[in-house]
Amino acid sequence: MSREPNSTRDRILETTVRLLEQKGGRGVRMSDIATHSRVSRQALYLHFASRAELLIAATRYLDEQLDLGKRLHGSRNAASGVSRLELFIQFWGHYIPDIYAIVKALMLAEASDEAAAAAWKDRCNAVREGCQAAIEALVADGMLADGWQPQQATDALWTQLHITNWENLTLHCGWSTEQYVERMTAMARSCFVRQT
Amino acid sequence: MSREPNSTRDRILETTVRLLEQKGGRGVRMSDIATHSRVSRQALYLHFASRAELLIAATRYLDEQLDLGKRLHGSRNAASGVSRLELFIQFWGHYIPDIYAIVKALMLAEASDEAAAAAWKDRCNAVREGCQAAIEALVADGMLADGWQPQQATDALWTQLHITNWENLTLHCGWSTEQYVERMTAMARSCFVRQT
DNA sequence: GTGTCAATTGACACTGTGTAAAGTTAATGC
DNA sequence: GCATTAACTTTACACAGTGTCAATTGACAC
Repeated sequence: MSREPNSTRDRILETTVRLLEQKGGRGVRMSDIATHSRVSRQALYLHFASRAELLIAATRYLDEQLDLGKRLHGSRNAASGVSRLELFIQFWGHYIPDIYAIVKALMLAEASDEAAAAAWKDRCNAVREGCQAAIEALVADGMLADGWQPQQATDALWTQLHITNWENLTLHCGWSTEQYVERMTAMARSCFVRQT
Repeated sequence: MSREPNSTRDRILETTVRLLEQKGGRGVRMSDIATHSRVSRQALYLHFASRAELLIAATRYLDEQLDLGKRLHGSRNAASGVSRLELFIQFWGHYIPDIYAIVKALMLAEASDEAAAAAWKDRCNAVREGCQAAIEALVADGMLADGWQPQQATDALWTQLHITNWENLTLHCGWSTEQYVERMTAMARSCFVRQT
């Protein structure tokens, strides 16, 4: 899995992630990344076409480091629709804190950068697929609450789990990760699971 | 209420709002606003200290134009906690589309601008107060669902009603304003109102 | 007239991204 | 030993968009 920072490229990616985490995803310039990677600013452009490309590569790099696939395993193999929903929220609630800084940088870049916007949209759509799978597992069990079409329930769950909401609840309102997971799970159950 | 654009200042504000609405809150430069106000770019700085100041003034201007206070009247005078919650969501769901573009510009400016960030935070806190009042009206009726403290319920409702969620559900998922209001109301009821 | 207020004109500073060109260093091949 | 190549450095510059500064104009007031 190429864990050692064998190449300059990897060193840059590592520095990028570290710097973004230190600064909460804000105000990290190309020149900062270059300096801390002990490389000239221009060298960055030998490895990445633009700031957006670098950010995108950094998110991928981090996903690998954090073993995204493995972390998703639990929810994918859930025994019931309800537990799939719960396990997905649990996975996600614990994953966000690890990726927040770098993803925040991507969100901020979205404002001014075409490529970053596309990458960000992509990432969001990946989360949407997780939500869709969870809702469809509910449907399969006949446990989707009345009044919801699968698609609209997916829209709603996906929106609820959006990173900006996590940001608001934890960073602004002071919820802990555990509280976030617990309360989001409770809300999702209230909204989407048929009450027996 | 000084409805006529008596001054250059008002003309600038009007142009700002119009331009932002046309462009969805994105990519409107000071020079664009100046040109369309038929004024020099530098004249803008005679009336507003910075881009952020101009955006902030524009949101206030728009709130006045839209008679924010009057629109809030219904929910403030609701007969019960549940209806207060419902009327607040209804008000908000119909208000967002009118302010979205300009508020989006403020959100985007937040990324790079200290003053815009503060103004944006302020605005969000105003919405929070509305949410808090609705939750407290529920509490007063003994109708807040089990498992919630008023403060955490306020956090959750406030987050749910955040503009980025409206953006996601309407602009990306294609929900209509009516659908947004109806479904958000249903979700809020599921989550926060004690089931009888 | 004189003062002053609103606005204009043109020039310029600053920040950060991205580009371009020429030079250095070290490893590889023959 | 020598040429080639790749990775990287240094220096310089272009470009956008915001914000600043100074000198000027026109209109109105007293």
